[in-house]
Amino acid sequence: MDIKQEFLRVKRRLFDRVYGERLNPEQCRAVFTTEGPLLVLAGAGSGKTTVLVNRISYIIKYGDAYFDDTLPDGVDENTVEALKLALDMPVSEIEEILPRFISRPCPPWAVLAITFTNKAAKEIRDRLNSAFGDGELAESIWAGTFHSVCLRILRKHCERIGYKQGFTIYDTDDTKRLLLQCMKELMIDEKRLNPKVVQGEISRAKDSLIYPDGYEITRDPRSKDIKAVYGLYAKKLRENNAMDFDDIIMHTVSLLENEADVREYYQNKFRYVLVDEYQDTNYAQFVLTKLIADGRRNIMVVGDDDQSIYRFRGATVENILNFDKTYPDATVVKLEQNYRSTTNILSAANAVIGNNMKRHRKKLWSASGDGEKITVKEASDQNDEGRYIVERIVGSVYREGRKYSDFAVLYRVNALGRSIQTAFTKSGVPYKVIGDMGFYDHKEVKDMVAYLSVLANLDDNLRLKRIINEPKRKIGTATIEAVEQLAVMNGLSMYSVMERAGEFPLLAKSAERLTAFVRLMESVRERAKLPSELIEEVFVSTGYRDMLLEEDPVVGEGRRENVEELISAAREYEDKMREGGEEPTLLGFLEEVYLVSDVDKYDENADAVVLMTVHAAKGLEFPVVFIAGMEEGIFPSDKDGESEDALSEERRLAYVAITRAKEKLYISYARQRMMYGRTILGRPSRFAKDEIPKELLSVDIPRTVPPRMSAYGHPAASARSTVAPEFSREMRRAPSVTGMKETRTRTAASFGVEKLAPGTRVKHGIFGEGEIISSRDMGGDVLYEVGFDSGSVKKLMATYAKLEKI
DNA sequence: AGCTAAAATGTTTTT
DNA sequence: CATTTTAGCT
Repeated sequence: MDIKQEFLRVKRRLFDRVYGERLNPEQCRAVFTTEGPLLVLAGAGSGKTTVLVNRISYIIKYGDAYFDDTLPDGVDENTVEALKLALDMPVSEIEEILPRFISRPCPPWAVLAITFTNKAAKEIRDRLNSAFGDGELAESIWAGTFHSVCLRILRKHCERIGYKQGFTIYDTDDTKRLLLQCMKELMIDEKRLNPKVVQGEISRAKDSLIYPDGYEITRDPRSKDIKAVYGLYAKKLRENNAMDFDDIIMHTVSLLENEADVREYYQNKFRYVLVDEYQDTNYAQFVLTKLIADGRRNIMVVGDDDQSIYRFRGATVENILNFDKTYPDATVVKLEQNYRSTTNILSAANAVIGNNMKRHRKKLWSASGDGEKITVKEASDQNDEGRYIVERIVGSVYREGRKYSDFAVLYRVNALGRSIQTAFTKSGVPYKVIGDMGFYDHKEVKDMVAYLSVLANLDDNLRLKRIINEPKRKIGTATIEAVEQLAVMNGLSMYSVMERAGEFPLLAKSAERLTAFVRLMESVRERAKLPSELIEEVFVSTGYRDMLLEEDPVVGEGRRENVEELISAAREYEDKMREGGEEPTLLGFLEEVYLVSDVDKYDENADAVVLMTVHAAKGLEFPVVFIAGMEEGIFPSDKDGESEDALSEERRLAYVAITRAKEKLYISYARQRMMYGRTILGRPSRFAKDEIPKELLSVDIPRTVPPRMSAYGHPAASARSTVAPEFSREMRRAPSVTGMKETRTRTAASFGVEKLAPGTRVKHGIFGEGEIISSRDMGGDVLYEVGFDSGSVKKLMATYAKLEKI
């Protein structure tokens, strides 16, 4: 008997048993193939994260053991016999034995996992944490977004590329301000050249690693100006010791390209590189991962070309489509079994995406049953749509015992979220909106952050200008301009000019006020160290708080609360760092502010319906999903032209939206919609109307009388025409059982709601206790007017509000 | 300098 | 429509 062959055979069978218990054969292959380039085409819901986590923990525990075909020292016949016995043992025992025969585990710090969101990175760390029961181990893995990983590298080596420690990150808003400044300086009329175009062009250039010098002047006369702006903008960023989002990637690439020792250090350090959501990487990110992984060539990328939805941000699907050309020796694994959705939902998704050309052919399948049909709802307008969604959710919570957190409402554009929010607010159903205006967008929060930025980076002229006269310190535009000019002339930062204001005759009149500001900043710095203390100190000693309280007491109070929230966010950050055994720093906190998005903070445990864009929903899943605003022109959007590429991207977006649903999917559209102050007529989206097979759909009967005019301007046969004319006659006769029943039985009585008389004391989940002022029957429901003890009076629908008699 | 009131302007999607 | 920018006034 050949001991070596026998050992290898038994070893693999043992691994197959351990991992086969929780993974399918393809997933196992993705886990075990650690050496060399690996492309994992992971369809929606195919257990991608599970594979990533298992692969990392496999690597840390066993290195490349599965495909390692050497015989470890000390393995003899007895060992092989012992291992054979282990084959029949429970998996947990095999897992205990296995490491003893494995010679090459991999230290966790040698693993780099790049994810798309901080949330995904955190999930990986958490799951590794519970797998190993060792927080430190999970922490020493580098897991994060492209931006956070790059930032970590840049903080260490930024001097090499001409940046000072403590450099600032500029968000889109800062970028815009700075660009406008550049254009003004170059005397480029923003009427003639839209700053947004410039911003987009520069961003795309950076995504493609094109520097100002290399920016090509084309026949387009604007390109000359854009190049000039780009050059000045880049110069100003450096002067301010600041980077925009794109710089974070671009500068890391140039660091690694130009500094051989740094490059080699990381190439050596990272034995295994894993990249999630590879279909959404841009050229710069492609180069970056290639650079880092070129040392060991152990690069694994996971993605789904059908879910590439960030073209507008420079993502190129080609990265994933051509992976096997970049790495000809790449192993390709396809994950096509979906563990998330019912067959009906998957069939719809497959049908829609099937209309796209240019993709890796694959077909998702699911072992779960057909499930419910997809419900399509034609609403008369956006309010009707909102009410419908709320009503369905409430009904489902009552009848099926679902939790609010089981539901998600997705839409193409944030603007659509407003009308839906209104419906939720009226009903009292708890909900959470992800994205749109985050609280970091509030002026007072931005101001506080600007103060912190200046404290961390005195070269940051942009942010300095933001706060120099906020609150008012009698430093006017004339003075600021003078300081700015002196700074340019003397090669100094504005801050240092202000520090020495007395030396400049030009500033004679304002010198006292300028140095007072500098003294103020210095005193803040002396008195506080931690981010939370710094904010508190800034808030009080700059007089910002008093300013807020002096203005509108209601508005001011809200703003003060926002600042308080920022302070507690800082405290949270500090606690988190201390827990991880790290030192909380101002820079660290600022990074968090800029890089941690709203979705990252989404908490699936809070019992609330979640509202967000389809983009934000990527990577998430929900038992019940509503896709709202499924209208031509909105979804698919016509904002980016009607080109095939644009439409394909919209279709992928629809695919992402559909595949978020596990059990039940609703699609709704409004016949007319108020947007930007005018009413527009809508037609159902082709994705719903033409591309999803009819047999998967059930069309819902409108709950309200449709408006006199149909979408096409024909008089609708109002009362009788209860079904969208766009859907086939045959379907009208046979609406799904659920569709019929739910609509018909939706009365107050069926929800077990009794009509409460005025004067009754009631309790509400959110508003607290109060007294019923009036009650009125409304379409099988009861509308109450309730005066709450807090002093507010609300109008509430009985079925929605869940009032409790007390 | 700083306020108010009128006018303009814009809304994909995001790290 | 809603917010932001600007002009004009004090």
